[in-house]
Amino acid sequence: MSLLAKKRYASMAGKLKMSGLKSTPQRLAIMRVLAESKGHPSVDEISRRLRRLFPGISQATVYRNIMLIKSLGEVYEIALAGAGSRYDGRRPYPHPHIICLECGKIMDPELESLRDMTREITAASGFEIKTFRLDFFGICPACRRRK
Amino acid sequence: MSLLAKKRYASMAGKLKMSGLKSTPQRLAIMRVLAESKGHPSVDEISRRLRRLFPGISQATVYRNIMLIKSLGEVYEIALAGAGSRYDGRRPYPHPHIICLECGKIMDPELESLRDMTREITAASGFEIKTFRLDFFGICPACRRRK
DNA sequence: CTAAGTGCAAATGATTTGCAGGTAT
DNA sequence: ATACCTGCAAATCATTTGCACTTAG
Repeated sequence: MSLLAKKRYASMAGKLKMSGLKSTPQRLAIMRVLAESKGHPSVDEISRRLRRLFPGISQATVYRNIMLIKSLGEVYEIALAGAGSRYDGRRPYPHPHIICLECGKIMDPELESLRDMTREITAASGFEIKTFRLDFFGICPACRRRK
Repeated sequence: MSLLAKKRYASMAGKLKMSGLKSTPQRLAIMRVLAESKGHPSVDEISRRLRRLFPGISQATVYRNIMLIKSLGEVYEIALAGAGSRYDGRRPYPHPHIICLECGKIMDPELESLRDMTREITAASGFEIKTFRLDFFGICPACRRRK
């Protein structure tokens, strides 16, 4: 387990303890998978990994716990239209994505201009901005080459 | 019907004719509703309005036609997580939204900085950007006052 | 005439929930 | 001991699809 994964797992398990809820083996295993996953896994992918250690784990348990972990602020959910949601346990805060329309790969770009944009929108709308969702869709370099 | 609504409807009906597909009464009625709706109606809201004129219209027909109109590039779909999609027939191209977390209102802000951001992300990622999705979530002025 | 379109009902697929046992604290 | 959890299966909910029947062109 990488250092980052360890830190993320510790943060998740710590918040869980703080919350007074139970640290069941399944729950901790789900946290471990989220902390270790580098991509943006779906519930199905998460379940598949979990079944190595918990052959009988239920999708319902996975869903319930991801919801819980989300409410602890320890995973970020990328709700995709049509397809199921994807999860990011390494960056549990809102951040932009670029999604390849060919191969479905999701990447996390750095985006300086986001701060300015939030400022601009606050000024223009009078809203108190709480969070955002920003996804770009396009063709990734690998798929462009392939065509 | 406002001037804008007329123009939007004419554009939709025109593209339909061009496509060689049939101009059925239901299909034209769906276009009319989309062209006239000022907010961001759901399929349910659209169906409800349609039933005034077509008491027997099927949800399936509404879905199929909205999909078709979308493929003509004449509606923009706002796929909301959890809830059903909302549609915008007046601005049928991608544009940012601000969504109030209290009352659910959806607004369409102007956002100068979006162009810069697309440029920045193209440079940083090597992707060929086709489209985007940008939503801010917060509390609107009316709801802020109310608290 | 005949390809397209419609309404209906059944199918889908992701997610949620009710319930009858388990188990962490 | 007991409130919380789990697994299972059934229930949801938005959306899609199969089919027999219409209808626009």
